Amino acid sequence: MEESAVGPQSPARLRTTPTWLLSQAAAQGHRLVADGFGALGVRGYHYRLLAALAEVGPTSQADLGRRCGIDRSDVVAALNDLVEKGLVRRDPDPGDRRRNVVTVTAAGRRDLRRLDDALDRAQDALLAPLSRRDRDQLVRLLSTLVEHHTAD
Amino acid sequence: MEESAVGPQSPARLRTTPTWLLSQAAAQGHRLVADGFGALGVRGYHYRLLAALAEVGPTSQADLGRRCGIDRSDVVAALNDLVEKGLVRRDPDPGDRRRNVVTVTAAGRRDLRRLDDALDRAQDALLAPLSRRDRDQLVRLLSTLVEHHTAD
DNA sequence: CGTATGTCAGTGTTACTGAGATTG
DNA sequence: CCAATCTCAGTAACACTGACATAC
Repeated sequence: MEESAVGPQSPARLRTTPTWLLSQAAAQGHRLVADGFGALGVRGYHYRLLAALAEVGPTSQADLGRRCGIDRSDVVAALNDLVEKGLVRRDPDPGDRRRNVVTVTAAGRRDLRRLDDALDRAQDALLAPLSRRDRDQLVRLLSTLVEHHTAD
Repeated sequence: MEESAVGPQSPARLRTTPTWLLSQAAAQGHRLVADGFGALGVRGYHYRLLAALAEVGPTSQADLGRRCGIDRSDVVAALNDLVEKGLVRRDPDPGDRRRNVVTVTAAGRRDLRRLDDALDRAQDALLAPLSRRDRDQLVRLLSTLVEHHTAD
């Protein structure tokens, strides 16, 4: 009557369901990334914003939200954290007084380098069971999906 | 000075980062599934539990949690909902008084069929941009990942 | 005694909704 | 007038933690 301790065996229905597999794989990725980011007290939203800012330079909050796939209201909260930690600056835009101009600070750039390292390690840990070719395949397939569904 | 309305262009760093792509694709999948499930007032946790129960028959809450990748405490809450809706029954296990035996009802089986249909439609919508071959590839790669990381 | 189970209360992250005030 | 921006308050889903009482 005792259950075998063979480990978790998900229902057959789910084992081949893409949305289920995606959510499980994404959850595992999130765990690994959070482990790497946790030491710096940073979440995924913070990293996305820092990475976008470092790449495109100072820009508005609305633009950041669009680039990072983060809702405007969530951008506000995440930027509050980053400003408080001195990783970005938020100044009113003189050319459009509705907007703020957000800028990465030197400290932000320094933390971003560390976060990039942590992120790289998380990718390796996640993709450990896949060959180089399979990793490229996976990125290609996921990119196709994401692009298709963000094409609005 | 106006930003181009070309649409969201994620940072280059993120566009090829598996964990980012996974989270975006999973989020899209979740939106599609939630749309299909919403009409029946059911969430992902509820479906997982119903599907596992219909497949393995009556079993304990702890076993359900392991099979579905849901924490014990969350199983309790989700089963409360299902019991209240009459989709499952929860009886004390006479053979092990620590346990409950959870059973799907006829209504639960009926709803599960509808949920399966909704789920199928969500998969098709999500995978629309991929060929049959690419879909199989994706499932294979994701399965490898998930299996590897649940092997504990 | 240690372990498994069910339950409860609480937290964190991501994602979303609706509203308001300001400015273009 | 309409549209965009920033902000705030609140919600939902998923995932996780710690604790407790009970039973094996």
